[in-house]
Amino acid sequence: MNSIRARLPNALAWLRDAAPDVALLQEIKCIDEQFPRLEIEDLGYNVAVAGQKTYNGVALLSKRPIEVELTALPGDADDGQARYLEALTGGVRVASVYLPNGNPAFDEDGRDSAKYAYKLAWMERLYDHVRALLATEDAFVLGGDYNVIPEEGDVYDPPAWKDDALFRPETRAAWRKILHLGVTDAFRAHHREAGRYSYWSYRGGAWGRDHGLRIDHMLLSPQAADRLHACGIDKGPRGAEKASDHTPVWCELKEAP
DNA sequence: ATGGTAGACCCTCTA
Repeated sequence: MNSIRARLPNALAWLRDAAPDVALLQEIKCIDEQFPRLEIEDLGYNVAVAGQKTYNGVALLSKRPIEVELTALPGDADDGQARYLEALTGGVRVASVYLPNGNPAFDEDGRDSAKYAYKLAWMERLYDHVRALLATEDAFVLGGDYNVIPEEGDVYDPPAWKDDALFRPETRAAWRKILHLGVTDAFRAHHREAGRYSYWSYRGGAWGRDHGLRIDHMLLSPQAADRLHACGIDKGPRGAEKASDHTPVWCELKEAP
C-alpha cells in the first residue's frame, strides 16, 4: 500500500473493480485504530489488522468470516515489527506477508548489515513456519511483499542489482530453500516469461521505463496449488494517480473437491 | 554505497 490512509481511494477503487474474495495488504503504515475499517467494510469485507505506527503493518480482508490465527511470525518474541498476519477464511489458511527489505545489505566494513541479518533471520523463521504449516496438510496461501527477486528474469537490470538485499545470492538461496519445502510460487506455476513485474520504484521514472521488479509473491501449499486455476499481475493500479509503488498480484483457486 | 521520490512525522527514517 505504502500507507493505506494515503492510498484509500486507490484501494477502494481496486477492491470494487477486482472484487477479490480475499485481499492481503502490506505496508499500511498505521496502527489498528487508524485503519479505514468502515470504508472497507462498506464494500462487504471483514477486516483483520496487525498494525504499527509509521512503518510496516499488514491487513487481511475477506468477504467471508475471518478467524485470526497469528498476528506475528513465530520464532522471535522480541521482534516488534508488524509483518505477518495469518487467518482462516473461506476454508483456506491465508497470510499477509511483509518480508523485511534488508537494504542497505552491507555496512562500512563490507559485512552484512544489521538490517540484512534481520532479513535473513526472518526468512529462516518463515522457513520453519512454512514447514510446520505443511505438516497440517491445509490448503494455504501466503501472499505479500517478499522483497525477494527470485531470478534474473524478475529484474530489469540484474547486474545492477547483484549486491542489493532483494537480489543477493544469499536472499535467493533462502527463497529457494523455502520453495524446496514443497510450496509453489503461484505466478511461476502459470507464467515462464521474463519481465513481469509487480513493483516499480518512484525514483528515476522507473514506471515509465518499465524498470521493475517481481517481488510480490504467493506461496501455495500442495493442497492449494492443486486448486490453482489462474494467477496474474494487475498492472492497472500502478498507472493511476497517487499510485502505490507496488501493483496487485492475484490468484484464483477452484472450489475444494 | 549513492541517488532518485514518496510517506510519516517532527526532521530523519524507511523503502
